[in-house]
Amino acid sequence: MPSKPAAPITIDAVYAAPGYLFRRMQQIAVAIFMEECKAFDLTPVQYAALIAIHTHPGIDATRLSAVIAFDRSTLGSVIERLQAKDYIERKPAPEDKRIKLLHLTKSGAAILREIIPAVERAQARMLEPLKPADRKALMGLLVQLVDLNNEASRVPLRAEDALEHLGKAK
Amino acid sequence: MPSKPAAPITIDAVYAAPGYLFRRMQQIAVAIFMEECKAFDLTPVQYAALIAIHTHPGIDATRLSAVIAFDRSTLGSVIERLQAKDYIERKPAPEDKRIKLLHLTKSGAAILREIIPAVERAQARMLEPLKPADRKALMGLLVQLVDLNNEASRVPLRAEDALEHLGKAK
DNA sequence: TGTTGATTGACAGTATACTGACGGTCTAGG
DNA sequence: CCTAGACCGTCAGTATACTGTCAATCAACA
Repeated sequence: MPSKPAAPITIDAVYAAPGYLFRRMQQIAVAIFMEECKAFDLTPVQYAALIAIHTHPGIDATRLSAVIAFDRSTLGSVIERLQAKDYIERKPAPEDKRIKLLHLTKSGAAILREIIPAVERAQARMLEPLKPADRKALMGLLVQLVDLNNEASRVPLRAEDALEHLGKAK
Repeated sequence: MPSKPAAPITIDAVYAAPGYLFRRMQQIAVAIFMEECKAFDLTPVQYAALIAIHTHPGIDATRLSAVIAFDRSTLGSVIERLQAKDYIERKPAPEDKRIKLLHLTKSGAAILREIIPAVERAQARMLEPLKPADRKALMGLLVQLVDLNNEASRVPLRAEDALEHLGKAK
């Protein structure tokens, strides 16, 4: 069987490509998030970091990067900015001089409570154009795909890593 | 009817949020693209720009940004890098001194032909973990969603803008 | 115990992205 | 014809991301 003839090289092929659609959808998602949350001066990434620190108080930067699938290099500056806004604090760990433990400040916990409704509005708006059944279908497929492709990215998600820092305390 | 009680604030809510999944999927898509195309020293964005210029020779930067839904500010440096690699050239338009027209060079056309198979492998790999029927379903939903949310991003896609630069020549 | 190897946070360098602004240029209305 | 507004490319500033490297530190094994 002869293989299919090479498709003509045009921009239309790009419009239908998964990679293009993922990039485009991410642009849109960030734009909607920023619009709904513009009163709070928090980016999506900073929000995720705050939530993760709230869920795992005393986590260190490397484990945090695994828990939200961030690049460790990038996370450094994210943490700096959150610290500059007085939403988190870093304390050196007594038993390991390399590590700095992350905790929310009172301001951080407060901003988190306040921003939640805006974030939920944003998340809802991203899917709003679809019919409810389609929203579920899309989310289901995406969860699968992200999970099955986890190892393909530089920073695979390792949600269970967050528990390690508690391991010794137990 | 009382509204649902506020969900506890944890990182698990983030894992299921559309915005998080889109960001994660984009990370994965870029990683796969770069891996398949590492022999070519082209990023996904640069590839899309090359394809668009190939499809619309003599397009200017502003219209190019509309055609691939890029930010105009960002596009400047992308064009510079493509020019530095000798894949495109910029020529001032005779009838409008503001505009610089973009064309592929021979190297640019050549690299485009060569990279296509790698790009197609990358696009296929992104969806590979899903069953074929699910791939179709996901792409269908994504195309819809991106289209319906087009105006939500700073740079909506305006594919038809590309035709304008031909309008006067006709 | 002493050194190798791994880990942690930090940094430099490159590439997208978005906001906002600016001078040069064109165009349409008065 | 001439000026107000639109448009073009560009730039400065901020924020993600990834690659690769480094010194300090820790852990584990010989």
